[in-house]
Amino acid sequence: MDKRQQKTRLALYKAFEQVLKEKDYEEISIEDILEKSNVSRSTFYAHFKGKDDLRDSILRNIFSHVFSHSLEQESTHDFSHSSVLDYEHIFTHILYHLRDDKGLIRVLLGGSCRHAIMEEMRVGVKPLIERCLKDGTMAKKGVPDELALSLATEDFVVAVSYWFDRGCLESPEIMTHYLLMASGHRS
Amino acid sequence: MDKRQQKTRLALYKAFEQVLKEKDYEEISIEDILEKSNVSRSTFYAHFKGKDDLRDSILRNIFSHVFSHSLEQESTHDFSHSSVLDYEHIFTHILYHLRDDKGLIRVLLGGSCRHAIMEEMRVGVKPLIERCLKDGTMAKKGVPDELALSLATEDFVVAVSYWFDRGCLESPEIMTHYLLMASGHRS
DNA sequence: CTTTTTAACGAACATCCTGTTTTGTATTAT
DNA sequence: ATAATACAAAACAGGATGTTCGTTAAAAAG
Repeated sequence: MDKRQQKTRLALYKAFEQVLKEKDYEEISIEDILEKSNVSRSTFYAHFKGKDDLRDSILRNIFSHVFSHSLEQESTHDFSHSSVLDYEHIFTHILYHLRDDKGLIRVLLGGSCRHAIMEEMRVGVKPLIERCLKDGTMAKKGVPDELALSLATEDFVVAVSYWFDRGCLESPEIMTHYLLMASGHRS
Repeated sequence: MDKRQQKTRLALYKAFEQVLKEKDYEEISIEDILEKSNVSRSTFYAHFKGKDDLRDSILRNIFSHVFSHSLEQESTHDFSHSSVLDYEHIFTHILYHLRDDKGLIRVLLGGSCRHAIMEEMRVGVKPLIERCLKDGTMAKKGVPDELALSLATEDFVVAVSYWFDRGCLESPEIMTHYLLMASGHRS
């Protein structure tokens, strides 16, 4: 890929993140981003469709790291022998990664990007939750499978949200424990 | 209150709901609402701060009926003898009310008002959930109280969302059953 | 019933933001 | 070295927002 493109993309990412610490997402104009990034208007629209597109690109960037890594762990394992411990490690691992991005994620969760970032988390974690439900690591008994999946996925998102809202005080291990408890793990 | 004010408020409500069935919330301009309602621009801003304000006003209107009624039931009961059945009836009752508003709620849940309406539901149902957790009708064991409250509240919202997404096929009674199952009810 | 208060109209207005286009320049890949 | 392409700068049309003001109509107060 052209070096110039990489440069402007990075400049836009960094500028966006920087402005996000000053204003809420809704109040940010494209002008603000152009100023901080020294990218021209026309160039911006050559890269992104608009503000939301830039936001989504950044979100995908964050979570592709986090969740793709967890999927690697999955695929290098033989899941016919999957145990609760495997999932404990995977979830804990994800939480460590999330905590590393603390600054940005926290800002996003606090402002009007909240819904967008939560949705991205849902999409990322859903496949993993689905496995947990299928092999019994998690269980929502007495409800339809699809509802159980939505509920357990939301448990994860709510737990992470709770965690960040109070500054990631608890350890990832504890949060994983909470999560498995909430989602009907029978130990 | 002045009859003229009531008239314009109602006209704006109805126009907004009507336009909402044609366009997604984000795409609606204030112009659209003014046209359908035959209300002048200046009058609109005399009543509401903007589009979001109008939306929130309508949402509060919907849910104040639904949840205030459930609270009446609460207060006319002596809750020192509260039983699971009480809550079952209250939740079922709420779901019946929600289903009656089907058209509008469904539209709102489908478009970009989704987050706003879900938030309004959270606020409305939280006090009730809190009671359920305190007296043992619901239980999320092994997690901090505040997290348990968030989780159980979200269970309700997710369940309702699931319900409406597929056209309210299940009966309110069944949905209440699912809800109590998901939130750790021990029968 | 009359007077006074108040709400609504409608038109104009400044302002801001968006997304597109064009031309010239500089950098990159071949 | 040459051709391709990414960028900057500036201008542009279009649309939406929120405010203001003079006028008219309706409701409340007496």
